[in-house]
Amino acid sequence: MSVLLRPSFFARSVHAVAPDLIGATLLVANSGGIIVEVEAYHHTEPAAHSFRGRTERNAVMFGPPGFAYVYRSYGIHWCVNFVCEPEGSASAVLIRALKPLHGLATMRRRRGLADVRLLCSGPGRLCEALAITNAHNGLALDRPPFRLLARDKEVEIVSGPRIGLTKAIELPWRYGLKDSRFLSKPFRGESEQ
DNA sequence: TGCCCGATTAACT
DNA sequence: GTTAATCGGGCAA
Repeated sequence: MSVLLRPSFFARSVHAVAPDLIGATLLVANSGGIIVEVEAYHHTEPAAHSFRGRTERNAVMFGPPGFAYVYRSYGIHWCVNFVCEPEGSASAVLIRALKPLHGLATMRRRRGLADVRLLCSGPGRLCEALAITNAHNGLALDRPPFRLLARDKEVEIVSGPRIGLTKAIELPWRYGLKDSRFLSKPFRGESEQ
């Protein structure tokens, strides 16, 4: 039995929300799966898009929690974040990998014959599989086409440094489902939640 | 205005 | 292991 995540779920510190998203189910229309990897970003830290203040691109991060912030990465890929904390704090959780469960045929077609293991294992891959684009930027996470279901059992969570950064690389703000085959990269060491 | 770099990925050697 | 694809933001001039 699955419980829909309410906006109040996101009205907390990004450091509480990020690990709580591991094991939750993300659906966009009829495609999606279980979240197995996320990263937390906070505006007080230089790797965050919001660190240098509000711009046209990151404006959603400065709004209320419970909305999607979608940005273009390297000019090529889309990446999706969930905005956290009270309005104006400018923090968000980057969704980095899913275990594909729903709409597999549709996601395979969008990704072009991808091996299920690579279908949603990375922030750009997952957005391509779920057809998330800038059209989803600023949409509420508790309304269609989004559907977010809380995890219904306990999970083992590991954490470690975030991926692909040159700034604030020491912060262990990447969270994952322990031993998942669908992580974008394995976690080293075994730091538990 | 122009230049450099990035919360990435796939296709190379 | 390296590199190209491609574009918004930050910063120097």
